Amino acid sequence: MLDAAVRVFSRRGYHAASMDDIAELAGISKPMVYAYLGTKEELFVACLHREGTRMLEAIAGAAAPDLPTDERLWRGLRAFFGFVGAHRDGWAVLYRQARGSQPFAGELAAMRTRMVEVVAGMLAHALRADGREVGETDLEVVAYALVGASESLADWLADHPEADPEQTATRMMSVAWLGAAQLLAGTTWPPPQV
Amino acid sequence: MLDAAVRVFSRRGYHAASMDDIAELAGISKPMVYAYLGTKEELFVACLHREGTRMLEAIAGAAAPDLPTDERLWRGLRAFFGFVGAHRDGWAVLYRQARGSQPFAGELAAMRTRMVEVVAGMLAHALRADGREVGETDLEVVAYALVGASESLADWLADHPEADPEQTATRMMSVAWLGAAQLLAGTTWPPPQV
DNA sequence: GCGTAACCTTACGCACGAGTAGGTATGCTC
DNA sequence: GAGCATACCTACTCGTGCGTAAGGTTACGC
Repeated sequence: MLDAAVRVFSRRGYHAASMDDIAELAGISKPMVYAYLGTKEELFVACLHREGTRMLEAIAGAAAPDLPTDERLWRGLRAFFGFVGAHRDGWAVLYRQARGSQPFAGELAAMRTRMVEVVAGMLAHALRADGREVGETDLEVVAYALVGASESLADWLADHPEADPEQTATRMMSVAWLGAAQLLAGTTWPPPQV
Repeated sequence: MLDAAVRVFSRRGYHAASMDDIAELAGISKPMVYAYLGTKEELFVACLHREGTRMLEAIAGAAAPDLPTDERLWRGLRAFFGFVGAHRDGWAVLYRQARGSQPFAGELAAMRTRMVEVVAGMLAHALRADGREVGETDLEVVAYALVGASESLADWLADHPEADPEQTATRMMSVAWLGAAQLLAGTTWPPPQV
């Protein structure tokens, strides 16, 4: 039921998607959509929530907190790209539509913030284990960069159906963990399972 | 004249912005907007073009092709974040509004592709100078990651008026060039001018 | 002083889409 | 089999906002 809404929203965008379109694709009539799911805005928020929750759970389930940092990063990335590869429509709704649309910016921003916090917390944990300290803002900004890079690659993945999510995760891990200089120097990041 | 349109589009979003709003802020009446700039869609594309051209020129002007790779990256990043810091409205229009809106996805995608190509070309050049070869897709994907990370930090910068573009560029350079592992190990990237 | 032309405004037509009122069929109770 | 409820659809109202047609104002030529 929500699946039809996600499909339509992902293809046409929030504003261009009409409730008639959604009702038609779902195989029911418009008043039914209103009866079951409320207004258009509530419907979109419901889509956002479902897809967002699924994604966060997929990632959180994969990256257990007691693993070493690089392993957590790798598993989180793999889960993330795996999700995007398997739910391209959901990703498009979550990321491409909700941006900028004022009513939903908050919803998305909150989710994004949670992801950034998780990444920042991971880095902070690794640093403290090492006995070092670093500015909170620095950590936050680095986490933003990592999340942004992942989102960008997710977009790339969504537009390239032939691409392999696993390999995309490997590439992201390489650039995030090693940095461009190391990559240019020939160092490669060894994935746990080749 | 276009400035008013950029302001309104950046604050209210493409769909929510009415031509009446734009005309009012510009201090003229609606038919004049149509006389000078055509339909709403053409107007938005015009905004997109102007801001996009300005940004690309700012970056291209800063990162001369004959510099070493790390210096080009650094100067390009500095120009990019400087632009975003100085034209936050323009950035919001370019990036936050155009995403997802089908009619303009092409315009933005083309610009983004150009930036990715520039970064990929830069990396390829450095690799060839080193006598090494690497898959074209790999380069493209790494470039996507770097561009995405920069965009994410640009968003962060746009939302934090107190933040310093220069310092943001430094942070981006650190994570892109050194990678998270190096950062955690305590290595820092030395900016040319402290 | 009067026509005229450039320029601008007010006020409207029109389409589109969100949300709803009223009507119809199907199954359940007595 | 009559009465009722549930589930659903067709057809409508209403607001909103793009794009434009008709009318006013100022400056200049004659």
